[in-house]
Amino acid sequence: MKQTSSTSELLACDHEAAIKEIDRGHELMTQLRAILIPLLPAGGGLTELAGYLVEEILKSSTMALSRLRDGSCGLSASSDSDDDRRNKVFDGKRKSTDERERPDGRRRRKQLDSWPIVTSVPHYDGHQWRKYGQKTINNAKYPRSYYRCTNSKDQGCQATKVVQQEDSDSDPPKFIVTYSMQHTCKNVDINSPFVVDSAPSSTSLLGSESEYSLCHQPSPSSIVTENQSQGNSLLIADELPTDHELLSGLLAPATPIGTPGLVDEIPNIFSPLYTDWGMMMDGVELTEAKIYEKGSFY
DNA sequence: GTAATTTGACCCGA
DNA sequence: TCGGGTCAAATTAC
Repeated sequence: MKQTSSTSELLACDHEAAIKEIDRGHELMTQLRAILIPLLPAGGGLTELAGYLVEEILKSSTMALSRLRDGSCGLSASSDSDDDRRNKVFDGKRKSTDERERPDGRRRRKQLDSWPIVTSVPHYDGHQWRKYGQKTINNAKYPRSYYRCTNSKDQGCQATKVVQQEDSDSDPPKFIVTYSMQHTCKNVDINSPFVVDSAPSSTSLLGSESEYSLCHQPSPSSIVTENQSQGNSLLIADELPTDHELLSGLLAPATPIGTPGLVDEIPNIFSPLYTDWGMMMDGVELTEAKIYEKGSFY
């Protein structure tokens, strides 16, 4: 039988198909979560359970995708874990500067403990981020933006993320978000609202960009915007779409969305159970629609 | 005045 | 040597 000769091809094909399917499932689950969570009663155990289950599903799919893309599912010649690979790099002749003191006090390059995800909503991740740099990348159509947790100073949280829009002009645009280091900061107000920050194009020489993010706010008065200096509009929780609007997809991009007062209806999904919410909070088609109208992403 | 963003410079690592 | 990650002064917004 000729099946032996094509076995590897079939496996590779299945591998790609599996990635696609999991990816799609992940996107659908994020959208389902956005619809489901606001519908549940605030503060109820059911809400927490639902949120937990959704997050676990998303975490599983993220892990599965990561492993499939790494080739660590068995198809790859290497079966090293992420940590194994990191150790190979940093135990080599070149020692990571993470392990050395720097006399000038500059922050050392981080390469440990990072995990990439692909998402259409790079800032919708439940954490507050402050942009600290932007670079044009060789052979990349779009600049790369660097963010660190806003609690990096006061709480010493070392979480960072790098957002790079994919070159392909897909609709919606896809972003590779590489998170580094786990959040060690504490968000104390677990009943705080969603805050989605929308930002139109800047006049950067690097090209126009806009940003938005879903933030977990210590208090409504401490909203952090990614592009505050550009005088951007802010989408806060009470501007989030209703479930009907989410489902119908009829929201006009330039039209104010949602119903006032939704903040109070947002359930407590940011309890300590959800401290890892950051990398999980992906897309909501509705907010994307609004952003697209304002200009290019990122 | 304070806080966030921008952006050129600096530095590390491949 | 060069690409990419981070710093920090300048700028901007509130």
